[in-house]
Amino acid sequence: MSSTTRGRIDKRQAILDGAFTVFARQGYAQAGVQDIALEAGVAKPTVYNHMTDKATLFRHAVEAAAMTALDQRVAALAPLGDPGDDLAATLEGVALALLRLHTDSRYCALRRLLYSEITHFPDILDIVKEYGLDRLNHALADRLARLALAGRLRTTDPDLAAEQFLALILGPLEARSQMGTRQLEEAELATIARTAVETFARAWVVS
Amino acid sequence: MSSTTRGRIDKRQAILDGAFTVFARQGYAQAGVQDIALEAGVAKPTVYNHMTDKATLFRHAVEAAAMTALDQRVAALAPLGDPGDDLAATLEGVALALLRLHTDSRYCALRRLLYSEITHFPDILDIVKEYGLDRLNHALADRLARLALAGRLRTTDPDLAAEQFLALILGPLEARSQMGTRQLEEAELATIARTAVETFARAWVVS
Amino acid sequence: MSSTTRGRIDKRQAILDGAFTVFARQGYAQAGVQDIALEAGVAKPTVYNHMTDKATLFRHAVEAAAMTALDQRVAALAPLGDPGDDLAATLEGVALALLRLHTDSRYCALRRLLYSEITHFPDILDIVKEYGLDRLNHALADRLARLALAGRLRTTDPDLAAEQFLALILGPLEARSQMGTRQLEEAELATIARTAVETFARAWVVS
Amino acid sequence: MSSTTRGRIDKRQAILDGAFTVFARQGYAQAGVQDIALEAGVAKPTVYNHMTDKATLFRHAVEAAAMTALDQRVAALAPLGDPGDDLAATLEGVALALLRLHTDSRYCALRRLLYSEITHFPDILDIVKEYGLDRLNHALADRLARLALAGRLRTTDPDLAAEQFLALILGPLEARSQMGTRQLEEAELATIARTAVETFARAWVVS
DNA sequence: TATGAATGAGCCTTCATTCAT
DNA sequence: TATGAATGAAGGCTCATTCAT
Repeated sequence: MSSTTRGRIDKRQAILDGAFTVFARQGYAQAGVQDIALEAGVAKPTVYNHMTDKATLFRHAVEAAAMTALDQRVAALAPLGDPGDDLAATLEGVALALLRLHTDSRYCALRRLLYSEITHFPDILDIVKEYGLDRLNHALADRLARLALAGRLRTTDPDLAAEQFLALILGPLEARSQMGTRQLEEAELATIARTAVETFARAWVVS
Repeated sequence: MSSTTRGRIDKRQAILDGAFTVFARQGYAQAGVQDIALEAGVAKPTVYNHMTDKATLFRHAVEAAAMTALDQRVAALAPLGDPGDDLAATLEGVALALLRLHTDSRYCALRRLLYSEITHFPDILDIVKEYGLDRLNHALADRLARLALAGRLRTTDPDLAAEQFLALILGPLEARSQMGTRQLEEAELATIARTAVETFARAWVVS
Repeated sequence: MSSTTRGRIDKRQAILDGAFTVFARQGYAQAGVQDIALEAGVAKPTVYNHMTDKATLFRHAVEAAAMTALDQRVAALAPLGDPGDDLAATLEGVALALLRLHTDSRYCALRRLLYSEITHFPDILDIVKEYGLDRLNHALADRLARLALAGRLRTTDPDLAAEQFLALILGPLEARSQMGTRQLEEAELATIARTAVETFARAWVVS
Repeated sequence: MSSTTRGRIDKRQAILDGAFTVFARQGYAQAGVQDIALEAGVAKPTVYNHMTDKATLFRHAVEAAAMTALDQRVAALAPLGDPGDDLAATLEGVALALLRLHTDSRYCALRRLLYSEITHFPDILDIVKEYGLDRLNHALADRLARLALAGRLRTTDPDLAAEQFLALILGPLEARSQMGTRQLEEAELATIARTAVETFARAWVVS
């Protein structure tokens, strides 16, 4: 890979990163391409050399962010592959990991962007379907299905179980963090995780 | 109250309504004051005669919408004041009512607006605190506390119970409605309500 | 007519005039709407309040200029309505008047504009047909036809006669004025008029 | 001449040709150097390696086009060197040849370009003086002078005669072709030639 | 030499806001 | 009070031109 190619790729990445940063900070309409260029350390036309449009730039930036966000969250489910004896504790650990990821400011910004622009960018729905909560739900349901086969969970409906697990941790998070504006303390996150797993366990875990 | 005053008030209301409609449709930045004036059936300067700013207009429009939204949702909790014998059924009814309210397109638009502009309008936080989920949580917790006193629920923590109740119905709603873009069928809402109450009951209802 | 209406009309006229001036000086593409606004003594958005587009502005400005240009030139034909005894002298007078009009710098600019932009603004052709040389030819042919009926000209083809009359005065003008860049002295104009009429007379005038 | 030199010259010619093509199609300002490079089959910086400027490129392209245009038109005068018995017929032939050259689309485009940019490129005047109508007039006047010496034309003023000859053929052409936008049929060109020569003959030819 | 990539400057257009009536 | 008209400021996008290879 020649150094020029590297440079070009680097610049493209810098533009995408800068774009997300600025979009996250200012919203789509309020963000200026000028600002993005500045943030990325390039000149304005360079942005247009890589992306045809402000809209296209937005889509790509958001897609990239959504991708990495999904990857991280799916990775956080790993412990469920080898739960050990204390299933509740494992669930709590996973819940806490997810909570931490969901309080990341970049992720909060991503959610805000998706919410605000989903009406103007219909094709953002594709991104949501591809890298959104649904996908995490699926991955989690897979893990839970295995646990059900292993006799550790009620066997009925892993998709529903996953949905409720996520709802029980993310719902309170949303409410308490004031739509992502307040940073929650680690202790509070732990409380959310614990109470969520408690309720989840009563409904789904085989004791 | 003289007729001119009446007319003035009517006009103010028309402006606020039109503003919310347009903001909901286009977002804060993309909405033009011109559009709002058109929607309200007045001339542009008239808008400025009533509201100093586009920002102020936004705040007032959003606040009004949030107020009525909260009122409706609190009203939906009424059946819990007289639950009858089948508590689960009552909870399910309330859940369903809340789900219906939360699929209303104006309410979805309100949420979108709050999400997108919360970073630019710090004082929107006040609106959220005053008329947001917290308030509904409180109201619901009050009801649950009474049920706990009446021995129908575990007595520990009504706030937590309310939080989880709401999480169990709104979380899945969010996920399945694709951030409010898809309209869910009544049957699916009923399913969400039933499964949510089932899990909630296992954790909190005294059988 | 209220003073405000007057003011609006004045401003519109000022914009059209300014637009033509600037377009004439710089050409369509090189002319900035900014410059036009400055020339008209208004702010840039005011221009857009009156004309939707830079292109529309151009069309209207050009059309107005073409209209007045045609009016002036047709008016210059008036003496042919009452030629008197010395027809050649009358023709020379008309020729000279037309030559003077055609050396007007605004008219030269108009021709330049029409030439340069006719490929980009296909509907400019309509303006040319409506207010261009054809029209002058027609009007002149009418006059010549009457003279023919009166036995002062050969009767064959007034349209052709008009065409050649105009060609004999405008052709040399074009050539000698270096495409309108050089201002010709009155004496030279007179020479052109005289020689043109001489040749024209040999072919068409009944001696 | 080495092959690389050949290639270089070829490339230069390709650039000049492409430039004229694009300038003719889009006008000076609307033509992009990018477009020109594309048309010439080279990369954009290559254009700058051969020509310092867009302006310089324009001047050279226009000059080349004007040169070949003048050559063709002067060549069309050749029959006047040996007019034969029927001078009128010879004149008509020359007139027709000139008319055909003047309806060529590249030549029309050249005229359009000269007209539009003559105000912005003062040195284009030099091109006009060097290769423009004046030169054709001169060449034609030379031929006519010889004919005058030979007693076939009135002897007074060959320059004027040439001027009127050209005016009588080019003026009607301009008018009828709607500034070069309409293609005239061969028959109409012949009519123009015939009527022009008729009138010219009455004034200048010794019968 | 020829080119892919980058840039500084500029332009058309829009919008929130204010005057004058 | 309500409105037609005007404006200052800003933003998206393009282009001629130049590096660096």
